[in-house]
Amino acid sequence: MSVSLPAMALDKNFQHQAAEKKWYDLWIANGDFNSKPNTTQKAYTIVIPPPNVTGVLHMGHALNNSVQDVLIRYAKLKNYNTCWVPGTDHASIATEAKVVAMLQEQGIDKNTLSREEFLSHAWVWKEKYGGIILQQLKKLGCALDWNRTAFTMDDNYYEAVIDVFIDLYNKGYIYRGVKMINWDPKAKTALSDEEVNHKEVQSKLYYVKYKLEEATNDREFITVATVRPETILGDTAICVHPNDERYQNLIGKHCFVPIINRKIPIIADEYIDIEFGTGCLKVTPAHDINDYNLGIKHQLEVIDTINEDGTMSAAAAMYEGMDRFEVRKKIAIDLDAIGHIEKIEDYKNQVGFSERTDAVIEPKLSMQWWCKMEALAKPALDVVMDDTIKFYPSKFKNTYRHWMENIKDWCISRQLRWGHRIPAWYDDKGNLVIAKTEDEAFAKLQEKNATIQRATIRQDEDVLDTWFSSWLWPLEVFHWNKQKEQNAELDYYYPTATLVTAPEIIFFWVARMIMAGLEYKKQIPFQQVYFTGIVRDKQGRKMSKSLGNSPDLLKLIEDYGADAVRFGVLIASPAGNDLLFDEAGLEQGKLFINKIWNALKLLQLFSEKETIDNPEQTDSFANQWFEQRLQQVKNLVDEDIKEFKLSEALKKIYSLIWDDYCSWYLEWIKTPQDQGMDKTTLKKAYTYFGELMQMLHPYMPFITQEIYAHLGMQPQNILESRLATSTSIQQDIILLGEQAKQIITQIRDAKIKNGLKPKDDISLYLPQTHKDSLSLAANIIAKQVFSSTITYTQEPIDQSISLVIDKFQCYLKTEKEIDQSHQKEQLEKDQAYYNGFLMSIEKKLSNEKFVQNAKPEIVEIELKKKKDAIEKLRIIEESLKLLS
RNA sequence: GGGAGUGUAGCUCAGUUGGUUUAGAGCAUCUGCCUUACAAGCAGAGGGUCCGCGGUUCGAAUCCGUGCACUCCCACCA
Repeated sequence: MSVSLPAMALDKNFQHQAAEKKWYDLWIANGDFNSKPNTTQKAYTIVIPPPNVTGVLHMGHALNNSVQDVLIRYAKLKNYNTCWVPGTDHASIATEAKVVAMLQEQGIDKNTLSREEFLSHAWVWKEKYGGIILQQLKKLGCALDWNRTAFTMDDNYYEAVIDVFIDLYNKGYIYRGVKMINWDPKAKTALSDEEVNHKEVQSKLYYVKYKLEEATNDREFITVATVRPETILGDTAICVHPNDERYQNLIGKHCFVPIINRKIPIIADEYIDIEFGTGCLKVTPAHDINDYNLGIKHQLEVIDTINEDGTMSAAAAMYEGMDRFEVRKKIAIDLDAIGHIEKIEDYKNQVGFSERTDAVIEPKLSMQWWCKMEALAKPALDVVMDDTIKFYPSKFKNTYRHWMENIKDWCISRQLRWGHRIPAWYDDKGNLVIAKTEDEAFAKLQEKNATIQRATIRQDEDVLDTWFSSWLWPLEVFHWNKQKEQNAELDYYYPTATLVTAPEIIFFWVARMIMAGLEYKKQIPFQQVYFTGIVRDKQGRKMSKSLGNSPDLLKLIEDYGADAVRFGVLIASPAGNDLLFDEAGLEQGKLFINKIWNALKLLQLFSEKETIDNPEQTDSFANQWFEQRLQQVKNLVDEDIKEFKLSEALKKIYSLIWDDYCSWYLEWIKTPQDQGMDKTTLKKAYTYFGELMQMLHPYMPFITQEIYAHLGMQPQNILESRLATSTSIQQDIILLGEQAKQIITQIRDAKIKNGLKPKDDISLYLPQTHKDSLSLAANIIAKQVFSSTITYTQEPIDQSISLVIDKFQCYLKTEKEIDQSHQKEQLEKDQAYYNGFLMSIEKKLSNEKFVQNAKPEIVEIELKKKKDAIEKLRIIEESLKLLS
C-alpha cells in the first residue's frame, strides 16, 4: 500500500445514507454474499428463520438478523465459505387473515369465492406486498445470499411438503380422527396446542341451580359453579366426588337443565375437586376437554351447542344464532329471572386465545389430520441432551426436554386455503386414499370402488399447518427433495452451523426441524442453536403493536444509520438476556461512528506531513504495545463470539478503538506540528486501523468498509479481506503499557489537583530502581505529561509534587507555587486505605488454618501482597514526611 | 399447580473451577478544559450492606439452605 492516503477530500462527517447504498450495491454486484460449494474452504451456513411473508421489519427481526449477520461476516473474515439463506414463510393463517381483511375492504366476502378465486387473490397479494421484509433486511446490511431466496410455497417446496406427508402417512405416522381440538372461531380453523396462548382474565363465576327430579328433605336444587353458563344447554350430566358427603344421596339421581328442562344424570367421579365451588361440576362434553374425557368414561351424550363461527347452534334452542359471549350475559339474566342464579362472584381464570387472531379458543370435537410424534421425538431429544446440538443458553435444554417427553400428537390440518393442500382424496362412498395427483388418486380409489366416476372424487379441502412446511426449511432450501442422493449443495452446507432464533418457537419450529432432519437426512439440521432474548422497551415491557412501543425501524436506520442501529441493538443484548431497547444506544453508536471518522481525519493529517525514516520512532513502544493489545483483544473477541457473547465482544472492540487506539496510541505517535512523521509508524498506524475495521466490521459493516477503502487497504473490499492469524502475546509489553497509562493518568490528576494546567511544563523524576523497566516507555510518558526532562534518582526532591505510583515514588517539579494540602490529603487517604488493606492480609496470614490449608501459591500471593502494601505504606510515609 | 431463571453503582450488564488487592465496564452524574481529528470532544473524579437471613470453609458476590422480589416456560381445575 502507499503511505499517503488516496487524494480524496473527506467529508466533515460520515454520510451514512450514501455509504450504505454505495457499499451494499457494490457487494451485491460483486456477488460477495453469494456462496457456492468449493473444496478449499469450510462452509459456515445459516438459514434465516423465514419471516412471515406478510411481515414488516420490527425490533425482534433487527436483533435476530443483526446477530446472524455478525456471525456470517465474522466467519467470512475467518475464511469460511459463508452461506446465509434468505426466504419467507407463507404463514398460512397469518397471511390468510390479511388477505381476508383486504378482500373485506373491497367488499368481497371470502365465503362467496371459490377456492381457486381466493387463492388467485392471495397470490396477487403475495406478489404485491409479500417479502417487503426482505427488502428491509437489505437496509440493515444483511449479507444474505439473495440468489437463494426461498419461499415455503415455491413449487419444489410444495412438492417436498406433500411428499413428506405421503411418506409419513405410509409409515403410519399420519392419521385422521375425531378428537377435541382448539377451534379458532374467527379464522374458523383448528389450531395446534402451541398456537394457543393462555392468559389470565377477569371472569365471573356463576352459581347456577339445577332442579332435582325428586326433591330431598333438605334440598330442591343442586348448584354448580361455572364460568361458562352459555354452555349449560349442552350439559349432559352433573358430576360430584364419590366421597362428598353432601351429595351421597343424589348420586345416580337426575336433575333438569334449566330453561330447556332436559333431564340429565348426577354422576360421581374422582376427578372432581370437592373444595372448588359447590363441589358439583356441570359436564359439557362438547365444549371442554375434561368434560369430554368424563363423557367418554361415563358414556354421556355429546351435545354441540356452538357453531364454527362462535354463534350458538340449533341445539341452543332460542339462543340459536347469537354470539357465545352475548349469550353468556343473556342467559345469566334469563336464569336469574326464573330464580336459577344463586350468586355471581368475580373470578380470575386462564383462557386460551388464538395466537394469530386473538379470538377466544373454543374446545371443539372435530375430524382432523394428526401426526404421531413419539417416535420422531425420541432421537430428536437425544441429540440435544447429549449436546450433539448445542443450545445457547443451555437452560433451554430443560424446556426442550420437558416438551419432548410429554409430546402429544400434532394436529396438522387447518381449515384454510392458503397453504399446502392435504393430498387426501375421497369418493362419494367415504373411501379415502392418499395420492400426489388426481390421476393417482382416481386409480387408487378405483381399487376400492369399481364403479366410481371420476367427477365424483374430491380432494380434502384442508391445508397443512404452516409449521408442517417450516420444519423442512434447512433441507429444502438446498433442494433436498428432488435430489436426495448426490446433492452436492446439501452435502456441503448441511448440517448448517448455527440457528439463531427466538425461544418462543422452540417447539413450533426448532424441535420439529430436528425431527425432520433426523428422519429425512439422518443428520442434525444445525450444530448449535442460539436463542436471542425478547426485545423490550426501556421500562422492560415487551414490544408490541398494541402498546405502540415498537419504534419504526426504517426511520431509525434513516436517522441514525444502519451501523448505529446495529450497534445500539447489539451492545444492549447480552448473551441469552432480553434486550432493553433504548435509543441512547443508537446515539452511542452514532458517536462511535463519528469518533472513527475523526480518527481517519487525523491519519490523513499525519499523512499530509513530511514523512521521514526515523528508526527510533519505528521501534517505539507505542507500536510494540498496540500490536500486542490488538492481538490480545482479537483473541478475546474470538472466544466471546464462539460463546455468542456478542455484546461483550463489541464492548471490547469499542474500547480498543476508542481508548487504546484513539486516546492512547494515536496520541503517543503524534509528532509536534513542525516535525515529520516516521514512514513505518504511519504505515503501521494504517495497518492497525485496518485491522480494527475488520474486527468491527461484522457489527458495523458500512462505516468499517468506508474507512477500509479510504485507508487504501488491499483488497479494498473488506469482505474479500481476511483477519490476520493470531500470534502469541508478549505479556510484559502489555503490562508496561498498563503501567505507562497509570503513570500518565496519575500525573495528569496530580497536575489538576495542584492547580497546574494540563499543558504546564514539569520536570519528572523517576526512581533509579525502575529505570530499566520504564525506559522503553519513558519518552512517551514524558510527552504525555508535558515533561521537558526525565531524571532518574533515588533522592527525595524538595519543593516538588510527590506521587506514589504503583510501588514507587516520583516527583514533579514545576515553576509554580504549590499548595501541598491536596497532596497531603491524597496521601493520607491512600495511607488509610493501605493500612486497612494490610490489616486484612495480616489477619489472614496470622490465621494458622489459612496457612495450613490454603494452596501454597495462594499463601505466597498473600505474602507478596503484604510485602507490597508495606512498601507502599513506607513510600507514602516518606512522602508525607517530605511535606511536613 | 409444576419447572426454569434473575437479583452486583442511578440504569444496562461483566465477574471463568471459591483465593491477583477492601468488586469491574459502558451509559448517566459531577469537576476542569474550545489542547487545530473529534465540545458529537479531551482530561479527571465521585458513586456499591454484591436482595435479606442462616450455613459450609482458613477464606463466599461465587457453594448449600431458607425467606423476599421480579421474569419466563409448561399445565384441562369448573
